[in-house]
Amino acid sequence: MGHHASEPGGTTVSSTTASSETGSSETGSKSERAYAAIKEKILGGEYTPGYRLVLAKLADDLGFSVVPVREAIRRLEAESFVTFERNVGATVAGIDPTEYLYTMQTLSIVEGAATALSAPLITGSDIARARAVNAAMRESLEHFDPIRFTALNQEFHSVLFENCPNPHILDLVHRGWNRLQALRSSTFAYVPGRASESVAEHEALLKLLESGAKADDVERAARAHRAATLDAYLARNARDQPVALFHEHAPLAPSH
Amino acid sequence: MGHHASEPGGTTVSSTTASSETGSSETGSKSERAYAAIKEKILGGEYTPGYRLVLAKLADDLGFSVVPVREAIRRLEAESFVTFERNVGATVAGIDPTEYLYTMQTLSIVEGAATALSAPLITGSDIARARAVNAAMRESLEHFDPIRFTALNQEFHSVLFENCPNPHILDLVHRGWNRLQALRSSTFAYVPGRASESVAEHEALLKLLESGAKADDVERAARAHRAATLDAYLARNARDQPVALFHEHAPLAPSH
DNA sequence: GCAAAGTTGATCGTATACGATATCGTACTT
DNA sequence: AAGTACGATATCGTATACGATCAACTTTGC
Repeated sequence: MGHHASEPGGTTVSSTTASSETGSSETGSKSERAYAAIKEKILGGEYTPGYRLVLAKLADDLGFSVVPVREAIRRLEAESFVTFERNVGATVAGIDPTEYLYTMQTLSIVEGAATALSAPLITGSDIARARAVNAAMRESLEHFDPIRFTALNQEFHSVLFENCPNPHILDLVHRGWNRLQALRSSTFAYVPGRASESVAEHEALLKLLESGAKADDVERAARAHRAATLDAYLARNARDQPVALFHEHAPLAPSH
Repeated sequence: MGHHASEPGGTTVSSTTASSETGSSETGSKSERAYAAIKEKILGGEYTPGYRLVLAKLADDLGFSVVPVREAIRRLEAESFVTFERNVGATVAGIDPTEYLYTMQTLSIVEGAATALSAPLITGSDIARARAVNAAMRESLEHFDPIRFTALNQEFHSVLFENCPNPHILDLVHRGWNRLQALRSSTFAYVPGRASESVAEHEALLKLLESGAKADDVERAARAHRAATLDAYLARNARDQPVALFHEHAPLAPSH
């Protein structure tokens, strides 16, 4: 599936149109292509966190001058894919493990909201599609492939929130997923035990949607679902993590 | 008060540190200064929505070349302060009235969450400060000055959400407020009747916080507070607005 | 032998220059 | 008279060039 690439030419809203291709083809300005290319390499794991992005080298590899590359870096910076230090340069971000926590928590909130807003617009065929994806996930539990499972997981959730009528919120959700993708810990490889629970919760979510549940309840459920994954991660890596920062993981989760 | 200027040198997270100065002084690179200067003029209303931002002219006014200005524009674009079209140029964003709706709705969600997460960390003196600000708001109801009232309003809410331990969420809140500030409809001038209600709700919010309410309830209240402002706006300008897009304004508002 | 200052190399920041593209006005055609 | 084609102008996009800054290394003085 596409990467939900952020498009610069977007309308008034910050974009992230689902313009599919982050492909390096010959679309748009060099500035854009540089952006797409670098981003792809980050998401693809070719540039791992901490990797030093030298303007001249990037420009050289891509075959054009540094100016477009600089602009690309600026954008990546604004989307926090890279860190930038004056007169020093850019490095791939996402080293910090707490990043994962922050991102997941943020995503739990915005995705919950997006799903709730999207709910009334979800059609029967959407549900069917989601259910099919979830079935594929269930199957893949046998010969567990974390990468594939994670990809399917994203596809499943996309169906649920993609109808969100508020483009801002949708954009935030896309950014969140993007960020996770670059964070390698996002993989279910890090919380294997969570996979089957996840599938079960997905079905519950679908039932909830089919029943025409109130937006309120949908939001709670969606948020809780993600918060549960976060909790699973925390339980597994429970050590010196600054968990203390989080007095409540999901303030709106079923509060029992 | 500061503008919550976005700092580029920010850590892994997308920044928007409260680095005070959006000042045009001689801080940082020209790229930064250009960013700050242009942003200030947009927020200050000097560049109104639709205004065409010509690179050469901006560079000329600022006294340096177009390259840093281009980068500044890129950043402003990423934060959706300006729209950009290839080979055409940049214009100040925010013309679309639905933008206001989207922004307010998004803010209701992220600010609600931020306030809830912030709640356990709010000290007695914070509350006192917020109450003082609210008192000032109450007074200013007499000789109603929408600008001042709006500024105080922001200050009030800042106290409540600024302790949010998740920098991502905090950043989203800042962006939301920033965006509103550039949207001129953000002023209470557009919903004068709402002002006194707002003050009352503020006091209720403070009482809730003092009582050590559950995060869940705090989030509801904060979100509902903002949603109410949005509703007031909609009620006032209820016409051909695409209100239909919003099947629920605030899915998590007190549902009884 | 160690610390502080000087030096070198790599990389970034900005300016200038030129080619590419879109928009607008004008002239020509039907 | 209306529409289309063409050309001029404004503006953007990218390349190249050079000065500025930081980091690491070497040298010098104690």
